[in-house]
This record gives sequence, structure tokens and C-alpha cells, in this order.
Amino acid sequence: MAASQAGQARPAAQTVPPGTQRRADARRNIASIVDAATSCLARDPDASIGDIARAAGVGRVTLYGHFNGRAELIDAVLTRTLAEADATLDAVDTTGDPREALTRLVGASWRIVHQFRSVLHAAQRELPPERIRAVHDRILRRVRTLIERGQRTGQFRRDVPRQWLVTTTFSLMHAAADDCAAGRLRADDAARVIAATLLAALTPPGDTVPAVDTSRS
Amino acid sequence: MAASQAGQARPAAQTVPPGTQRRADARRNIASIVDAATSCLARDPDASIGDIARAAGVGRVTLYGHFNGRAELIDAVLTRTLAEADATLDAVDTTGDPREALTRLVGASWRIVHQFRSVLHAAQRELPPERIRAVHDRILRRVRTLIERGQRTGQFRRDVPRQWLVTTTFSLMHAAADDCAAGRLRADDAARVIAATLLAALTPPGDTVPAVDTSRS
DNA sequence: CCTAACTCGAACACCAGCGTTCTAGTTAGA
DNA sequence: TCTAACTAGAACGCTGGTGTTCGAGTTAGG
Repeated sequence: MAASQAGQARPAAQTVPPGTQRRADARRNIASIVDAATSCLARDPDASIGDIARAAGVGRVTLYGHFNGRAELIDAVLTRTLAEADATLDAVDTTGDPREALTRLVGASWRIVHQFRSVLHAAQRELPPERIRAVHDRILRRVRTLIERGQRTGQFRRDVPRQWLVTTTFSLMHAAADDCAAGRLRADDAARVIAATLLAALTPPGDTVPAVDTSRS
Repeated sequence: MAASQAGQARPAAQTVPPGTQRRADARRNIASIVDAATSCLARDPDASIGDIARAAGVGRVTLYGHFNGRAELIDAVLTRTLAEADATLDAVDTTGDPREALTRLVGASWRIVHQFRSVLHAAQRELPPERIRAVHDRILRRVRTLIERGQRTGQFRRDVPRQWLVTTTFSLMHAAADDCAAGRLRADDAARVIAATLLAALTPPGDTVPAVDTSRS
């Protein structure tokens, strides 16, 4: 849903009369294209526009009718992916003990990161860094807030910039995804291992490193 | 030195009679090319062969005389860079307390990572992952050995795969380099901050997180 | 000094992907 | 039912990078 809210900036090639809805088949095609692009790029970050159009069962021209080039398409894919991820994470309970909350958050996030790492790689080649960061905004904020709360309760360290703790969190998840893809880490180990190192990394100097809650897989 | 020991596999375009030395000007040009490639790629990972040749003050044809295409050139750049890095790290004392040793190692490594991150990015686009890993072998081994020693002394955790601790180490350094390039982390903060989080991350559950040794900048 | 090694620049063929245009056909939806 | 919206597909020109070839010149080094 809300596949191509390219909206404000420059409307996709096909000009839409203001206040009007796109025709049903058009909307369906746009969805197929974004779907196809997502899975194509997940397989090969260099997939060409032609590949994607074919995978979507759509003419290349049709694709150009809806997206002004590769960058705009990838932007749409990334935007939708992140929006869905954000929705998924909404279901995670981030209240209660910050350490347990972070463990839950990592458990949910990690799967998403693992699944869409190639899409991100594709986006990193095509989109400016600011844009990528902007799209991550809501998710970034979520983590930052939780870390901030943990700092207030004294469970997370305050001797390094908070930004760095956020970076650490994402960095470990992405690293795990890469190791996993390379066969150096078992997928069903990942969540536990990430949580264990991350919680330790966030522990204030002088405090004791918590044991991992290995109760959930 | 030893700029293009393409050696065994397929000799570069220009066939060298076995047992013979290249002519001095040829060796000089090869060096310029690798130098230029290094700095060009550091600036723009997509720099073309033409750009690099021009920056080296050499004809494009000459470049092709020494390297069979982009991949081979980038391989040479990466190989030399990593060899130099390895030499630099040889000067680091990795004996004594594992935590202090790791701090020293991170301090030295981080600068290198920061300086050559773009070269790595370029290599990741052009070279197969196995190759990249192979080139990192000596450096990887160095870290692994130190971590292993720390595990034996009981100062580093053993409840996660050792490989993951190695990944964590590299991951944090690269993340810091990226944050730094994006202006989210001050360069003169990086070493301290990396060491602080890394040492915490390696601390065994139940143990106390060590305070950072902030004595050296 | 003389030869083989090396270099240069321009030209060329080549390729893949991009984005556009045109014609003709199909389909949604008032 | 009738029109405007949408689609297909083939054709085309463009761009930018790659790798090669050629003929002529320069230089290292025995």
C-alpha cells in the first residue's frame, strides 16, 4: 500500500491530474514493479531496469511511465521496505527494563536487516547518504529513544556520545547479517550473539556485564 | 615496492621473459599507477580507468600494458594497501595485558581503516568476497590470535563464537570510520570510543567492564 | 651506440544499460 | 458503450566505459 507516494517533489513521468486517483490496473502494476524490484535487488544489487520490468511481468516502457529512472525506483523500494519494517517494529514492546527491551528490539530488527541487506547495498550505490539516513529516520529515532532511556536509568553507559551507541547497535546487526550470508555465523545464533555483545558494549564502565537471556530462540 | 606481483596466475598483458627484470621506467610507471589508483579510488570508488591513467600521468594504453583490466588493478591496490597496513601493525606491541594490547592495536588500525575505507568500498564492488577476505588474512589472523589469548587469560568472553568477536572488532572500526566521514563522530574521539565499546563487548558476562585508558590521545 | 623495451595518443570496435518515441492494442470505469 | 487511461513491444539514439590496434616516438641499459 502507498507504494509510490513520490508526492511533492517531481511526479513520476506519468502526470496525474490533481485530485484524481490512478486507474486500478496502474496501481496494481506499480505494486508489482516495486515487489519485483525488491526481490530482484535482494538477489543482485546490480539488477538492471530491464531485469526488474521482466520480473514484474511488465514492459520496460510501463516501468518508465511510473518511475523516472533507477534512482527513483530504488528510492520507492527502500521507502516501502523501511516503512514495513517500522510497522513491524511497532509491535515490539519497548517499555520495561531497557536491556530486555533492547534485546527484544534487536531480535525483531535483526531478521529484517538480514532479509534486506542487499536492498540496502543497492540503495547505497544509487542514493545519496543523506537520503538513506532520512528514510531510516523513524527506526533510528526508536533506537535512540530506547538508549536514552537506558542511560537515564543508569543501565547504559554515558561516557561516549549517544550517537555512537546507536551506530554500534546498527553496526553489529549489519555485521551479523553479513557474517551470516557468508556462512560464518549460524542464523539461529545471531540474535543471541548480537544481544550479548551489544548489551555488554552498552554497559557502563565499572558495572557488571549482564548474562544473556537465552530463553527465547 | 613489489607493486605488481601478479605472478603465478595470468601475467599482466605485457609478457615478461622469465628470469628477467622489468625495465626501470616500467617499474616506475607501475608504481605511479598504483599510487594514483589508490588516491583516485579513495576520492571516488567509481573512478574510471581513464581517470586513473590521467592522474598517474600515463597513457591509458600503458596502464593496460601492465594490468588486465580494472579488477586486476584494484586487486593490486588492495594488496599493496593491506601489505603496508600489515607492516605498520607489525610495529604494534601485542604482548602484555590483552586488553591494553587490543587498545593499542585498535588505535593503530583505526587510522588505516579510516584512510582507506573508500578503497575497500571500491574493492567490494569489483572483487569477489573470498578474495577480499584472503587479502585480509594476515591482519585477521593477528586480531584472532590476540582475542584467543585474551580468552585464555579469562579476560575476554567465551560464550559466543570467537569468529564473532573478530567480526565485532572490525565492524566497530569500520562503523567509526563511516560515522567519522559523515561528521557524526570526531576523528580524535574515535580511537577512545571504539576501544571503550569494544573492550566492554568482549568482557565476559558477570565481569566488570573496564574503564577506558584515556591517557593516550 | 644500438637494440629491445617501453611509451604515447588517437582511433576504433564494442558493449550494456538508459531513456525516448512510435504504433497499435487493451482495459477500466463513468 | 465510448472515451480516456493505460499497456506492450520494437526500434532508435545516446552515453560512458572497456579493451585493442596502429604507427611513431623515446629511453634504458648491455
